[in-house]
Amino acid sequence: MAADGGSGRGAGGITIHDTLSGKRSSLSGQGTNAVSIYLCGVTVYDDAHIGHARTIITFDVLRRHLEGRGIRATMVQNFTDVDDKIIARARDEGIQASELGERYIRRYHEEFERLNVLKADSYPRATEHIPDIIGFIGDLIGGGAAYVAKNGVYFAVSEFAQYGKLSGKKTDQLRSGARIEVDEAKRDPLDFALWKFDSGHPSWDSPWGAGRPGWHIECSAMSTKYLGDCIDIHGGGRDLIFPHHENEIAQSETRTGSMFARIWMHVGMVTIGGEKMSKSLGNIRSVRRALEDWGPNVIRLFCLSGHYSKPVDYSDENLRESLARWRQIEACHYELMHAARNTDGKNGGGPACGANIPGLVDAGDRFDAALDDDLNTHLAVSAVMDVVSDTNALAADCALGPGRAAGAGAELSRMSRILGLRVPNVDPAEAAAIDSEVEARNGLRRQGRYEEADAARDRLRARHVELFDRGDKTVWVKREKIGADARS
RNA sequence: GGUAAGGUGGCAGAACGGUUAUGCGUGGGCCUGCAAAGCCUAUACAAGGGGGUUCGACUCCCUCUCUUACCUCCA
Repeated sequence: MAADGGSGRGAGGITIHDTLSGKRSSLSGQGTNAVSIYLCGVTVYDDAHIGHARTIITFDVLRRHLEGRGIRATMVQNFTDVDDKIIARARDEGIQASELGERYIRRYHEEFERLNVLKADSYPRATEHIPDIIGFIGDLIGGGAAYVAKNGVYFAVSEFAQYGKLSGKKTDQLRSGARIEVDEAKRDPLDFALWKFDSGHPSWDSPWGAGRPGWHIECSAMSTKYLGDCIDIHGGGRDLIFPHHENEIAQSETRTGSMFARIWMHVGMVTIGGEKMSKSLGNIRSVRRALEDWGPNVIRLFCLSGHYSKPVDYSDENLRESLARWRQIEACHYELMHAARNTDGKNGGGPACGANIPGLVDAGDRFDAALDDDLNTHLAVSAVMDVVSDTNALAADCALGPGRAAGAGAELSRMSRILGLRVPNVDPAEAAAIDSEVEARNGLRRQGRYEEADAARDRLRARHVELFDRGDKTVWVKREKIGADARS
């Protein structure tokens, strides 16, 4: 069946770049209102870093946008909890591999909840799907595409004629490269392990001998179990294209004889000074640390600042730009809040109609269109900033009344929800306390007691409350605490 | 060496065969009791080099060059 006739961009059509075909592929062109997504998650032997966060936040926004368009997205994200590095690290710490995995899974959930990432529908773990994995391997052996050797069960790459189609590599080129460690028992240096024989811990019985699964097989087995033989979108970082995703295709398509994923979506690397963040370079920035330094909203804006497929540099300058944006969005949120309760109608009231903010409807449309167009988050953020700066400008002119505020507020919160941005709540008691201090200060100002009024302003500022004086009225903003702000 | 993705103003970054976003930074001005926020304005008509197609290219084609990633575990 031909994917599309080339139009592919009708009203409401969402397109995503597919690594395999090298082209945009239409999602809603398939006439579907439900989409399945499988995202390769993390190996749980250490804390998650910003690179993981970028991939996961990208898919989080994709999912929120699909749902905003009325498309139900089912998302499955795995945890790789059996692996050589996990075993080595657990041995170093003198604990069980399962205990180590448990710890980092718990920490993962804490951190990504703070990043306001929606929960996946399920988080399958390799160790909880050993029977599925064994069944999958059994099918491959039965079909003649896998064989038992001295050290394990291997997939025979020669049995899958299309091997290399995702990464654009040719098998003979890969063989001539021959950097792969030579296992004499393998028929072909390209063959990869489905099952590794090992009687140590952890290990499971299998028809071929005790051991543990190889890395690639878990994703094939688990995605098939939860999402079926063919998933709509399979994603991960660009560094997974080869060999991980290439091998998944080989396993899955050999088993079923049909297409494994309609769209392969890959997220670019996060770099430090232009180099990939990686263990070996020792330039890892953990999510935990980034949350302390910048908080969830700035991290999200940073991760969404460029196109997802391109690299993005984790530099102070880039983070500061995201921070500046966040401060404007935050201020806008409070302007709208104050305007909404300002019911005397003096400040430019009017009906609750979005058109009252110049360009508001247009900005909403541009926001949606940008995300439809291969998830162009940069342009989507620009549309948000247009609404924010228009709103803030009207507020500064005392022209933002309750009607306009309601229109802009609804649109801004819709867009914020899709991007996963969230102004921290201020509890009503604190808000009331701030109101009365602000009122007291304005009393002092009216009497010309400016030194006392400035002292009151300083006291509020120490609690991260900033004031904007508008004639006889004052708007206050409770600033999110950003660690990096403290160190100039 | 092979494969892939890229080279746009001080920085970040889009779109588009003709009209060059937007944000940040920086300078100047306005507003303010002073600030903050906001506004105006300047920096800015920028596209790695060279060919080609075209009436016209940042945008399409070729070539060279440079960068990054992958080819071993990696989001």
